[in-house]
Amino acid sequence: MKLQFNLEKTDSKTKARLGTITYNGKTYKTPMFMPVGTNATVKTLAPEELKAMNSGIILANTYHLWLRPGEDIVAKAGGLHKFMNYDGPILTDSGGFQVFSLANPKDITEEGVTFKSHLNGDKLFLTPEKSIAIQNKLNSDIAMSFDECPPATADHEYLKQSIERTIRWAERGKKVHNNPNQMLFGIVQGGPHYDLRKYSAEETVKLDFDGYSIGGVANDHESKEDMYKAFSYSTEFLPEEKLRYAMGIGEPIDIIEGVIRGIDLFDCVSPTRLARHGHAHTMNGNINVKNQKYKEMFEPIEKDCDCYACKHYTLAYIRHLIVAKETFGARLLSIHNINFLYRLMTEIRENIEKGTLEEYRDQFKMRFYGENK
RNA sequence: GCGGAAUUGGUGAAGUGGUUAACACGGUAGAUUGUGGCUCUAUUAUGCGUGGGUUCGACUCCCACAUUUCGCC
Repeated sequence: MKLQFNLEKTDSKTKARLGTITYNGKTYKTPMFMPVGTNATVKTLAPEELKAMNSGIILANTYHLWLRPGEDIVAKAGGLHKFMNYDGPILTDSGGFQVFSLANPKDITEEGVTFKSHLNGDKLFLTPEKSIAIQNKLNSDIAMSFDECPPATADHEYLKQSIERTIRWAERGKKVHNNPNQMLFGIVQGGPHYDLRKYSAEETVKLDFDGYSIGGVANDHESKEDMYKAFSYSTEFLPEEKLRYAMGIGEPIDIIEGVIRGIDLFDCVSPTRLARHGHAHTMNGNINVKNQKYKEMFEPIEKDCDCYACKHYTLAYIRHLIVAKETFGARLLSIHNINFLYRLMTEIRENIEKGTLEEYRDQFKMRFYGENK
């Protein structure tokens, strides 16, 4: 049962799109935010808790699952869905990002990448073929091509060579991909450069993937301006009828700006990582729940939020849990933050429907970041 | 009662005459964008038990007192 995407509407004023994903008898709406569950679990949350928030696609990571427990064990379990008890769609990252955060540039060759395991220092070698083979076995619904993920600030010449190699790797991966139920996405790179994004997108599209990712964003202190350029310069050359996915993007304003530039999918560790560090998203900006001023705040994080944490618990209690390093605190904040992004996506979709997305963006910016930001 | 030792921040403590009192934990704030539940950054004692004294200068030396602690009767 391969996931299906249908483009339903394109905004007349912006490049924003409304669409639906059909999967396993259910329909999900795009633009969509996808929480990250690196080790086949969205940290601290049960699948039931995600589903209670009407979750859609969630992520898992090829690199992590390859090292532990190993793709064969997941396959023996009956694939990722059965292994982790999630019957919604699952996307796997190729491991490209992790590998490059652990490898030196000199360890990157045409054949693949040599790097050290973050678990025990073992010398490892990953290739496009290996990444796809692992993802085939994991049996996720959307697999990513194995790409090089250079920083956006890398120089033009390096980026050009890197893109050419990533395209060759995409082709190699596609050649060995053999899971008929699994989509395979190509990845567009090129930093903030128009010519490179155009080249990367056009060459990747020629290989005809099921969808396209925009990579190399939000990874190296790049400016927001450069990030948004990367969005625009990439989507301009991508086919209308296929999904577009901005990898690693999750700051609320970046999601809105991404949608405006024609992106359908976003994933980010931020809601759960921020939660573990005691931060909560609110429509009026992020708050640090650990702050002393919440010590006696016997009110929910957000009064009009319908999440489990806000319906049953107070800031004072959640603050206590976070300060005492109790995992229930991280869990409540994770629920709230993920639900916040789901609420954000709902509002975004409503405003695309109404044709008021840019006004919404301006209002949101004012409310979330304040006038000075 | 006699004798010895000790007393530095919220905590554990370093410092034995010379500018702004080390370090760690904790606290307070901040960072975190295809997740190493990791981590990083800033900040946190106008003062060294109390009161005198010596000295150009004292947490550091001297005296008294207080408190704690150990030993002896």
